[in-house]
Amino acid sequence: MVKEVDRVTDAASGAGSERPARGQLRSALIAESFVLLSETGMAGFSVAELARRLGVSTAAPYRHFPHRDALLAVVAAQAADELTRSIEAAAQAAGPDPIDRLAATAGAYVRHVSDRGAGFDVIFARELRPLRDADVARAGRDLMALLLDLARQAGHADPSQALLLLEQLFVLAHGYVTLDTEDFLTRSRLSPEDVATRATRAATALLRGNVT
Amino acid sequence: MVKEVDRVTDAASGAGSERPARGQLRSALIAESFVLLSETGMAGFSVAELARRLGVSTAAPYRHFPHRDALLAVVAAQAADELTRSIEAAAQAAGPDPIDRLAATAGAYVRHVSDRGAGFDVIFARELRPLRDADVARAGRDLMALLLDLARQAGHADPSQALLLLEQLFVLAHGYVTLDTEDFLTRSRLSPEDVATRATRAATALLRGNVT
DNA sequence: TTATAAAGTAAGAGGCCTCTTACTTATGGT
DNA sequence: ACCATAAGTAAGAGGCCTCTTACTTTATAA
Repeated sequence: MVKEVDRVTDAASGAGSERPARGQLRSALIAESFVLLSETGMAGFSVAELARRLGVSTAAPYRHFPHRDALLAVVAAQAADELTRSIEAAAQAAGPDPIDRLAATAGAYVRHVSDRGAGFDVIFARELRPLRDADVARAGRDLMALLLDLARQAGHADPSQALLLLEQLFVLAHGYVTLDTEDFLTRSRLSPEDVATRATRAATALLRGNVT
Repeated sequence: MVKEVDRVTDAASGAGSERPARGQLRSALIAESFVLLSETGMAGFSVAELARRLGVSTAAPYRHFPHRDALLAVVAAQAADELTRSIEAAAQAAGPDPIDRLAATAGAYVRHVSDRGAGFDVIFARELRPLRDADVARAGRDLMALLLDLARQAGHADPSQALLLLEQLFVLAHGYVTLDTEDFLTRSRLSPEDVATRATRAATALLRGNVT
């Protein structure tokens, strides 16, 4: 009979996989992409699976994105932006010691990616390279400027040396994320907070070792 | 008549290695797996592609392995064994300083995986867990004993602390490998030697920072 | 109220994969 | 020389994927 009652008219209901209201599929796809990525990584990402989780047909996503990679590119741009903000905030929140600040940026990277599922692997994925737009590039430049400045404050005035330091730092951070999502660090995945803590500690050691 | 000439030409024009002599397919599959893994990583690994490269039908591999994962499991066991040997040799070859020796083990991991394509991701792949045999377990135990001993010599007597140190070290090493194979460190992949050098330098810094 | 455009669906083509079945071919022991 | 057997092949079932086409539903503005 009357079933208009179950029209919830939700604006931004829980990030869960409830079927989005008509017209809200585009943003729901992006949101669910983060969930799927955090569960399976890039390997398990598929538009069909996304559609299934949102309770729409597998053709529906193609009303909003011309192809799979176009969706992933939007996700990558948003991930780059989020990450930049998280890292900036962490640098601000950390104490004044430049080493602490840099270590906090690595920890923030790990915490954020562990939580959201999209890190360097998505942002710089090979197949997305042709689609990479100004958003990602700008977020990348902003982030790099911030990090180089922090490295300079930590005593690495030479930019090429600073770049190597940052490389070490984010290789370490990325390593923590990937090995954690593959259950290599422990029997099951650590919480984002726990893996971030380990990464921050390691980053601090790495930075101290470099200063000498 | 002309047939034999055709066959030779066809085999030689195959995109991959030379077609193995009859009866040599099993070992050829294993060898080619390392090549394929080093080119594409686990994501691009497929039995069909292997068969194509070796110029045999896609059914042929199933004469030698009951299923894809059984082949991968053999590759993983061999990779674990090779890696253990490489790392042991590097520890021997390095100078007497325990920090140098530990850093050399991380560098050896990176060099070897960068060259051969099979590292922790293959050895500890989730889907291979049910098939993991005694070989991998033994190689893993031997390696861990060696590393713990090196860590003890480097001043980390407490085994649980030593484990954390080793975790940091191999997370860093694994990070270098994965980010290099995804062309993140530079525009194109570094040579195994170059990426190993960078990793060794980073490992040394990490270890120095921990000792303090 | 109704026309229109946007949003979603059903069905399917075509790709690549794993693995099976039934067949053919080559080799080595007798 | 023969033939049992191991090794390889052709063909295809069945799965999951991306993306297309033609259709239906729904919201909204005239």
